Amino acid sequence: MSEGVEWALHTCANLACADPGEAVPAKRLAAAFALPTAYLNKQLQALARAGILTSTSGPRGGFRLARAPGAISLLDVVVAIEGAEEAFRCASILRASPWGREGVDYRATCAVSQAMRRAELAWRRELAGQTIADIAATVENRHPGTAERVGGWLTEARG
Amino acid sequence: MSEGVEWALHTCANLACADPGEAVPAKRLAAAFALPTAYLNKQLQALARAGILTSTSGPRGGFRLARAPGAISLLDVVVAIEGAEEAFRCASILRASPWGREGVDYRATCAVSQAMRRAELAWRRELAGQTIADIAATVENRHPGTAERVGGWLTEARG
DNA sequence: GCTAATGTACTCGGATATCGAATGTCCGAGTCCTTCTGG
DNA sequence: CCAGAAGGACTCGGACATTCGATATCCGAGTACATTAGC
Repeated sequence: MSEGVEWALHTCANLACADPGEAVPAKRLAAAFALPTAYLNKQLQALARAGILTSTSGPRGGFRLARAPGAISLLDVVVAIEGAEEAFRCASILRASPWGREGVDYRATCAVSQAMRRAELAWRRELAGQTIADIAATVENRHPGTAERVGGWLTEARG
Repeated sequence: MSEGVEWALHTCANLACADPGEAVPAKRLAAAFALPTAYLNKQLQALARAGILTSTSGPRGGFRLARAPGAISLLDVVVAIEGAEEAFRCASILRASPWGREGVDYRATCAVSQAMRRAELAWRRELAGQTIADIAATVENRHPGTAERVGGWLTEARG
């Protein structure tokens, strides 16, 4: 799995702590984890295209969450970065077998494909059940005051 | 996910239909799905290293299942090909943050890492619950006689 | 003093290199069968 | 006719190219603010 997924999840969690009225530049978001700014920017663009973030150009511009943290599931973020197609993609190799038929959609009927799809659905269901708000709540519960501190750090040192 | 996983799963399912006393060469296994022989051989070697298959050199040599199909889970096959490390690997980027501590194992405590790990465990649990025998049984149930036919095809045209 | 236009700095956005891993291919090591020769 | 040895063919096993996507970087487009000139 792409490393950008981890960056995106942590960055979204950070943005959940920031003031919704203030946009945070990619430069600042990258500095939070000592990440390369330009590449993180690329991931943020993907999140923006997916409708998870909104972007603003110019001075006092940057990124902010497009909707409430509780309405952003981990699956949303993963799909935005990794793409919608499932990890195991059936190539229908059964069709090339001597006992394979032509007019059959092996992607749907092949037993192997079905088993893998079932596993992947379990994975997606687990991810869809967790939101950015849940992550933030867990952290806040373990280390009270973190959200306040992070939110302040993200918007400090602003012209 | 690597395409070799699909090849490995289908090939194991085929071997489950073959006579356990007869080894099937990689060439024949590849011909079953019109796959490149040399590359499939590479995957079969990985399965042999993982203890899923046993290999025999020389004439009348080839591969066969190392244990009963019911004792080979889909997870075993996937791990043999893809490797044991999980798809989402926490890089502990929290350590680089201004509020990060040095002596903390973020791979275990980070909320993001935990959430992703939980999803991946669900995926693995689903894969571990299905065996090659289950796949073979499903196919045989839908298309009776397939196992017999496949098994015969694999060992026919043998000196 | 107020307004409007202009310049400037800051930010996103996409186009452009670089690197590693998956993909694909090849030849050598080992083994078993067959065959031939000698008794 | 039988036994043993040598040859050959078949198969796995790992070493060697190639292609594709993830990684990393840079420069241009657009915007808001500050400044300045004019009324």
